[in-house]
Amino acid sequence: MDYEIAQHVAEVLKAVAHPVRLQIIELLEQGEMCVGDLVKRLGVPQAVASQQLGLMKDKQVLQCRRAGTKVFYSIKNSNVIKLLHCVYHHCEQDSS
Amino acid sequence: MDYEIAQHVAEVLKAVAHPVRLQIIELLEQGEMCVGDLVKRLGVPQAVASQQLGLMKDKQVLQCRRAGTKVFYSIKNSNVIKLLHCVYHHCEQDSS
DNA sequence: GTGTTATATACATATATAGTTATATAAGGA
DNA sequence: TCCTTATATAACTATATATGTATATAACAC
Repeated sequence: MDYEIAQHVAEVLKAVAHPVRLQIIELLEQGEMCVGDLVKRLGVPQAVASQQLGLMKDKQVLQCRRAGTKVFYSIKNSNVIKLLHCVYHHCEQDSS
Repeated sequence: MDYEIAQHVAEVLKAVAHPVRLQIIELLEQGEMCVGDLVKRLGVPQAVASQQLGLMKDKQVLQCRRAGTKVFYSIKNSNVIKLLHCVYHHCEQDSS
């Protein structure tokens, strides 16, 4: 793996390596959800949710569509789900 | 997934989300390697390699043993390998 | 002990990320 | 138009991470 590829991989990992972002992805696994509902489920300030959603959208992890005043986010790159399932597995066996 | 678990998962992901660290893990997939050899293969300053190795050791990703003046590092948590294979797969299909 | 090789750490600086508060924008209804 | 709801952005502070240079430590040979 050359350095440039490693950089790209690192970007993908960093895009999800944050507790709120992980929780967002888990919620969106079940399908799209609007920002307001995500905020309620996450229990974080609206600005925090919006910032993290925007970040993951920029990095092509999520996509969104507007419906009236609401914006619905969903997972764009479904491989992140597979990736996270691997991580969950990793953590189950990891008592550290 | 509650916040504390998400924090732990995020820690694991952050531990590998760095180009040099990813390259180190890939090299160590084939077995243990001493710092000097890693430095040669990576083409980074010795201090950089040592810092990244120490970081991953602290986070339980790697382990090391000393043999004389050399220190051999190896992968402690083999799940990171599975994890990275998922990421590689993710990136192959991801043209972003 | 000294010298040499191998590795780790300290320190400084630059950059990135996180979190808070306030404000701006976008869309729809009265 | 004005008001309300929903979401995004800006500005700021705090903290974390990254990188380079220099130095310290550890183990061994002599």
